[in-house]
Amino acid sequence: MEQLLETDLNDCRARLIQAAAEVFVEEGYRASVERVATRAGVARQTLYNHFPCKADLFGEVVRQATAALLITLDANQQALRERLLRFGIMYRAKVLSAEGLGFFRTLAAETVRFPELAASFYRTGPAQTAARLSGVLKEAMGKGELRSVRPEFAANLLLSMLVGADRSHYLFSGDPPPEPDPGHVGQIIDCYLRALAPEVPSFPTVPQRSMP
Amino acid sequence: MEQLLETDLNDCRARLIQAAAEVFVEEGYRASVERVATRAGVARQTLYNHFPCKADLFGEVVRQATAALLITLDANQQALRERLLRFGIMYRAKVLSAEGLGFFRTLAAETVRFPELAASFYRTGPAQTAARLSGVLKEAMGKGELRSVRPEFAANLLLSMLVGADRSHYLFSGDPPPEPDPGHVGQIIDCYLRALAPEVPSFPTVPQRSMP
DNA sequence: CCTAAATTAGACTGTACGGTCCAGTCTATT
DNA sequence: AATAGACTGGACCGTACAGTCTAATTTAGG
Repeated sequence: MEQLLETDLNDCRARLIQAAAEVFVEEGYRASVERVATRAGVARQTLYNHFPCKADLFGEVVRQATAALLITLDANQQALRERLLRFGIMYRAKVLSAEGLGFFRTLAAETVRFPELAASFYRTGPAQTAARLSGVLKEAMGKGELRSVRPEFAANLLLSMLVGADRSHYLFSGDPPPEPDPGHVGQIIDCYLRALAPEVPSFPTVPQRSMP
Repeated sequence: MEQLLETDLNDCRARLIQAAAEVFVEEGYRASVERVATRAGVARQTLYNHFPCKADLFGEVVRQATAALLITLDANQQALRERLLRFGIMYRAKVLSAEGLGFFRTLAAETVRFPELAASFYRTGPAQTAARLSGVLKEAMGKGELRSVRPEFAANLLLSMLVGADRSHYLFSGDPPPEPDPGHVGQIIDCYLRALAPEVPSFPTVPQRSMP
């Protein structure tokens, strides 16, 4: 009753990946191939026509999810606080969504079985995000908007502050994922900006071009 | 060759729990009962003499691990920074240890199968730690050592800053768990104290006893 | 309309596992 | 010596699942 028209030529390979993503995120890799096929509205054999084995299907799911996870840090037209705020809101929303949490759960559990897959996810997902953020922060340091510290440390710190303990909370407590709360993110960003405020805040913050 | 003397009357129930903890933390709940028994140096039937089923053994493991996870926030003789530093070092060490990460992985994966167990772990473990920390911070706010904000927010923030992104890093990247690094924790604590510095830092910070 | 490819249902294989059963051994207490 | 309790090893059962095979059916294209 759901997809009769919109599916049409919709390659059932795509349908399979979509279904697998849902099932794996909900139940973990232990979910049976049968369930995936059923969810995709397809016979089990058809699944094996498209993927050589369960593990490969899982790999495809992880690869697609990784790509979808990246967050754009939009152009630096805006003030730093604005920019970080926008980023923080999106980041928190993705990470603390039901899918974000489920994906985290599932992949974390399979780190032992698929170490290379997990590592590749980390490199092209979270590490990538951190790297981009590092760039932005480094720039801000150059302009004297932020204290000069190791940009990686600064990026790590912000990412930690944005989700850290809340992820554990929603992973374990059973509480439903939170509604996005821009005010809360704003509070965090303000704390962050104070934590990394330039050392001499009362003077006009001129970018120091001493010692080249 | 290992335990011949020291075991003696060592109830094999304890050995089983110990073995189960190791195996589950390494391989997740999917590890077979057989493996647990073997690791404990005991027949499978013996395991079932002590525990009615696998799930109950797992529950016992989680309960014991939860208790071992709690961190003491020692008495408030010391300066706030010192106190938070000591706490931070211990907290980071526990959470980012091989066992801490493995336990997190395993339990997170089983949230679906054992929701009540996960929730109870969260309440008596992390939530408990956060609550104690809240108390300490609230006190510090009373003394004017910290900006007055919701103590739960403040506790959350510190816990997040201490491990946040690093947990993901060591969960996924495959890098071995980090050596404890007090200097790094110190940097984090300093950031934290700046983030929550009282609003008027240049004046002698007398506890305001205005508006009762 | 016909053909070739894709899909389907279902039976089947092999394996892994949780849990039970049992017959026998070992140890300690009485 | 007798008894009771815990432990052992191994056989065994039922189930769930990944993956294969096959024969029938559908679908699309010329």
